[in-house]
Amino acid sequence: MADVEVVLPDGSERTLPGNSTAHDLAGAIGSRLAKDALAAVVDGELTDLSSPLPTKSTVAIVTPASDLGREVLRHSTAHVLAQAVTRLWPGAHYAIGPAIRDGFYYDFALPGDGRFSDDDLDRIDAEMRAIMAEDQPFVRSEYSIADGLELFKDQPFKVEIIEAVKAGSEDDLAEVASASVVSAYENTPNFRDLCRGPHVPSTGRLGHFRLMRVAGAYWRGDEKNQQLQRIYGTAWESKDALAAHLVQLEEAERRDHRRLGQELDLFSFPSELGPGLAVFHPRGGIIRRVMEEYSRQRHVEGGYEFVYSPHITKAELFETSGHLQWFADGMYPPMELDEGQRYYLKPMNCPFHVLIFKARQRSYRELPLRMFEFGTVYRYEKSGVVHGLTRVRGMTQDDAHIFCTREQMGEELANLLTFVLGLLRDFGLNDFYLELSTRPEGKAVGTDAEWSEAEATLATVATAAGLELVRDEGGGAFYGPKISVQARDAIGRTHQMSTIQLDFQLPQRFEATYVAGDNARHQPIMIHRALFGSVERFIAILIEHYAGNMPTWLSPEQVRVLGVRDDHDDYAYQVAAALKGDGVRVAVEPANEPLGARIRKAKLEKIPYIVVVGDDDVKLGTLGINARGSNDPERGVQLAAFRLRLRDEIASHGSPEAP
RNA sequence: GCCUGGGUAGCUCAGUCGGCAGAGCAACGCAUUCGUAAUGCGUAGGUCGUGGGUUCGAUUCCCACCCCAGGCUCCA
Repeated sequence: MADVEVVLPDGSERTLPGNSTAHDLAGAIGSRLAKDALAAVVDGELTDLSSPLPTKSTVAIVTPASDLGREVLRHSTAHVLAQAVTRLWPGAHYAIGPAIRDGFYYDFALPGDGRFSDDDLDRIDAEMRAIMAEDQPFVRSEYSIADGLELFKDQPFKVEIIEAVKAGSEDDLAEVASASVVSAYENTPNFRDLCRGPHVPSTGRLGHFRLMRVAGAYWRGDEKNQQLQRIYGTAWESKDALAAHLVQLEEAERRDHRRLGQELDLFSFPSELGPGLAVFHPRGGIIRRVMEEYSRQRHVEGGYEFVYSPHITKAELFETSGHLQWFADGMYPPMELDEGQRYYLKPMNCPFHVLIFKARQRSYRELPLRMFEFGTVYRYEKSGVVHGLTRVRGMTQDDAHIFCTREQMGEELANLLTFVLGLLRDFGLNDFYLELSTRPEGKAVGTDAEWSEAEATLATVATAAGLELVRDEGGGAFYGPKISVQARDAIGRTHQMSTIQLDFQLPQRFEATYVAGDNARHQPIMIHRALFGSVERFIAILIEHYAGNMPTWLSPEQVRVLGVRDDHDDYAYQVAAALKGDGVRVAVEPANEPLGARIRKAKLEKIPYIVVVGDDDVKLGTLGINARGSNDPERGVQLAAFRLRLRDEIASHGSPEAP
């Protein structure tokens, strides 16, 4: 048998006896690596450790504490989950169970249309740990299509996958070795699963996992199909990594805008109003007002004109725009008035802006014409999808529509992107990438040529911006492609922020035209764009980004002044009056409670600056400053110096925490 | 819309295997006057999500609905 030669990731080469496996290779490199190894990447293909190596190959050993390693162990943990469920529910059908970000899931159909309850998770968890204690090997076998069908004849979902592969489905190839070879992994004589692999060598290599929750999920992600019972879990390479992940989940929960909105008295969702309909309390109202005022100012500077439109309109408008045709399900049902005239709450602002464009004849000299509106729209979101301020049924978009010529389009888009990123940075978001969403199959209107041109223009502008660009094939709106700006927040989550959409359709549908230099009528290009997306959602993202510690310019209350004793209260009010004269949002809490208690209260309210004044300060005209995020109060600060500091910090959109 | 879990005081939650509803915090009152994350005492606060049903009696059991959370699907 010929020797096998391998090249390792560091470029070094090794020779092993014929028929050596990746596991043998790991052993040859070091006993520690052999013990850690979970799988291997052979010539770019992820494979089992036990698979024989070809005579010449490039091999990387996959260890647990790597992205690939975690993916393998999560996938294997999903198999153990399926085995545990089939042990506890004989006759259960198992569908698919992939690794996902941070964990895995598996979908089941239980006998008698049974359902998992939360309590079942504990039983399943215990069964999984028993399977891991048994240290069952994952043994790979390959079969013909026919044998595969026979092998899985009691598992209808597996049969369906094999049949689909046989029929040429590309999507299902992930589940098997190839279009003609069915691969399966056997753990015990009683459990095998259709799977491309690879898997960890044996179940004993797993164990740092936790089952998280039960959910319903449609077979193949289609709501017309049977709904399966899905179990989600998380799995990691070590006890510490699992613990760290659970801590991170707690951190995310601590930042949850719904919780902070309650704690900081910013907004609420009175059940009297209905799902997805928020009210902003005075404190949340300040954040919102300051945001909106700043946005308006920037839009004035950016050459936008301000328009206003009503919340309700006759059906005709949305028939013309095409929204009723495509999104009637997502609109509030109409009210009938005036002998059958149907009126709708508006789900979009764009048609109104087109009508403003059309209100008189337009000249090319007016273009680009940029119309801005904080437009409140209503969308009848399905009951299961509303979520805090991020997915609501009534929301206000910072919406604008730019009408320009085809020639102006490129430059306008480029400027727009600069404008968007600048505004987002002003709110403290700094880490961006762009996503280009292209033509949605089967849903799009317009010609291929128009779509290609629009997509190409957007791609050029996006590339020129110098940010990472990912393509979202088929993710565009029905009337045009879009660029969306994705922002990463303080704990690394990404949020879709601004969207910029090109639209050749609406001007056509509404027959909007301008007169050009050639004295002929031309159709303008329309650019839809919202920078915050919705004001509500943007506030939610900022709250979570800052964990409620809003930068000073956005804080509902910027300074709280506390006298040490009640005979310092007069001075406290004087200090507050001086700050208020500077436009600072300041309050005094009189000394009815011990100082420590009042400090604590202000800290919990995440107020940027707590000013404490006592005997020394009254005598010398100074302040004690306890800044948010600091455990080290400053004493004897001059009032004038503090006023300057506040002025600068507010103007620069800074925070007390910033260095 | 579908699956799972939930809704008890302003908030966070305990409790009732069907028999007068509980705590902490917050609120209010009185006292306390204090230099950087909880001063003390007292008072008040509830149709136990809503509506039906079973029962001598329902917050508890049953049914329907509303709302919330986590998923699925959807997101102009």
